[in-house]
Amino acid sequence: MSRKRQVTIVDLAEAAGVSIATVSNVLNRRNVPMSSETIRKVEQAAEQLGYRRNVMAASLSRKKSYELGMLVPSFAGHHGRFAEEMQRMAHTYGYHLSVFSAAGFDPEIEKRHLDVLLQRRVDGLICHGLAMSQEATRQLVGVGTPLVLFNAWGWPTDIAVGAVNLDFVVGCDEVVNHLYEQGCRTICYIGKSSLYATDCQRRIGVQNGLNRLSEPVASVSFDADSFASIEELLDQLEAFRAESGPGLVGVIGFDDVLTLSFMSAVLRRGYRVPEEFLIAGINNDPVTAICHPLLTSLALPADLQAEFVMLLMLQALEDNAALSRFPQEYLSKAEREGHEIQIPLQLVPRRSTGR
Amino acid sequence: MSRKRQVTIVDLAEAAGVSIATVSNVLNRRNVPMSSETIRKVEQAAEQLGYRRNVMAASLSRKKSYELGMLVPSFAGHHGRFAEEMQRMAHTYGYHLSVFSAAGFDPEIEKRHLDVLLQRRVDGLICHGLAMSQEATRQLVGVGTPLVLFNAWGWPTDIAVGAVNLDFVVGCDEVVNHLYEQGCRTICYIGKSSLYATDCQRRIGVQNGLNRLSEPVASVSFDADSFASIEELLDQLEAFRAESGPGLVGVIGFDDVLTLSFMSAVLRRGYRVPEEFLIAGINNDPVTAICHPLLTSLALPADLQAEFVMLLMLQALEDNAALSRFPQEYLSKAEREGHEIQIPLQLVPRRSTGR
DNA sequence: ATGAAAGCGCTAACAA
DNA sequence: TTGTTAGCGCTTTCAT
Repeated sequence: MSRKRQVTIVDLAEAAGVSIATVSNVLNRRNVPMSSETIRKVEQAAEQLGYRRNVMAASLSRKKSYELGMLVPSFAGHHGRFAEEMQRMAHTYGYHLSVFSAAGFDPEIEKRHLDVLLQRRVDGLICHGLAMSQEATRQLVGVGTPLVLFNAWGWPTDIAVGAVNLDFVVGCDEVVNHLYEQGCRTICYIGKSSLYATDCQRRIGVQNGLNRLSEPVASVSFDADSFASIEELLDQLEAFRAESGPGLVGVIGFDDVLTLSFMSAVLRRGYRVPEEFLIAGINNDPVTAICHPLLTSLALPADLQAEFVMLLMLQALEDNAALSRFPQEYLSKAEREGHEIQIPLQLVPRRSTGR
Repeated sequence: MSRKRQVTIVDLAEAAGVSIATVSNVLNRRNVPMSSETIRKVEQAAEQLGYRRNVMAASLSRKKSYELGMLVPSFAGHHGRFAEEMQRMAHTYGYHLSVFSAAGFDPEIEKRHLDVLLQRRVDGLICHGLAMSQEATRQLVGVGTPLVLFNAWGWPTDIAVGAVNLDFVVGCDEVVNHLYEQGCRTICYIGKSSLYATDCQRRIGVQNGLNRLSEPVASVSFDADSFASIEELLDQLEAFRAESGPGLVGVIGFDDVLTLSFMSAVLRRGYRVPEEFLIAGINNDPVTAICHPLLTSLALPADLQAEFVMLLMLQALEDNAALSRFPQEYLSKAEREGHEIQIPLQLVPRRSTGR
């Protein structure tokens, strides 16, 4: 708060020669009748004195803050983009969104941020699948502040009003199919066990994809976290390939960064991409566009996801005014899918998996 | 704000059989004498009823919010890391930091966020070198909320209490020197005119470095933004090289991503790195560690920068309690450098510029 | 069409 | 050691 005394509605009332109630009415454009003369006087006073509403006082009185709080595991990569999208979305529907990074998946920091947000009496909370124990979360959020989750799989529905999840299952399924269609008869998934929940989704998708293939293929999966270097992982893949016979090898990596480092290793070892190895990542990170060959990837539509998170939140907030501005198609999709909404991913084929 | 009525200190007072003033005293651990019995009763009541302080009410009454606001051009890359560091720093010194992305350098969004933050009566503002006009900024911030800038060069001192800038000038100077020592006799800088202010700093640094070399070298600079593709830029560089004679070519790119795409182009054209081209980026982005060859880069110490931003802020806030916890060395550096503090960058030599 | 007044939940003198 | 009370700046009901 600034040292200098701030201008209040009392000052405006004085300057305009009206009561504070009138000032409040004018400033909030409430639908009570008032003379245009009064409106002019008040607005002029506000302009001249440089009035700026104190939202703390307003929220306190109104018992609604029009502020939302959000927790992401980090500002890097997709989460950062998603957070930006959410801020834009929130603004569009009359809210303001404060974002906090839980610095990795640290439950301590997570708890602290949640606590502070609740102390600030945010109207709603938006969280990634939390690192905290469910018990702690339930207790923390139990007061009645609506919680919308994103990328949270298998969370009890009593704790959150809903979840909006990227559909890695269908996405990875499609990637497998794409690799198959490009001729791969050996398919490999490189996962990351340290990011368990999201890694699981990918694995399921890959498995589904493999099951649905018209002709069976050889398949393996590795956990990048259990190798000291990407080279060692490649050794293993080479060994597997030696057994399973020749033919094109298709590889799906946990995310674009991991995949890129794998692709570098492959190229360094003299293989050609996509003539021998076909490689696809996930995230559609900017790096996919600057590497060589350009990397096929799965795009995560942050804007769509943000849209549905906002939708669920407004429903929980019973903000019908805002809700009425949502396109009908979104409302029906939400209606159809219930408390867990799937956001379809988009395959972006590039040079690394052929043409 | 949640539907259900929240627990207030009135409830606690009732439950513990004391006055609200006493409750307030206990909860804020003020240094007024009180019986341990009272303390116990109040704390127990708070625990049982699940009390959570309403910081809006507290801030309103106290006329200080212990909240800081921050504006970054984006959550991606260095700014995201810096924002995380700032959130940690703020917490360490008893504040809470809300970060907003101005989505590129959009002055409109920037103004909106600033406005909201001021309406929230944040105690202080932390901003990147702003996109808004100085006039608009002056008017907006003129109310008395301290503003600390980061990566802002040449801003009038009446508007902000200070600036904490990454020292690209000295950093690029060092990179030039490094390339020279590794044997380069042709040196090229690839800039990005769309990010004018920070591009300028780099150019100055490169020039300084060139001037200080014991033996003159051939040098050029390009603006990546004025080429349709990185290939075309490389054409130009090849042409320049043809004129200036043979020898090792050293290249400094605006940031790691741009530099990486350049390096890919160079390799694709059959040159060897670092045997013919020595290449260095800026940012020490994670990609530097997964590309091939590993990319030399300039690390930007986000933690150090955050430390000094916080220092300047606490000074402006006259928060001597917090200030007293700062290490002496930081205080003296701040004292020495005045209202504009330079954060030294760190050269991280990797394979792309030799061994 | 405008105003008086009672809160919102908490802090900080000051009194007891 | 504890309690009373007057705000903080704004919203909102109810009179006028």
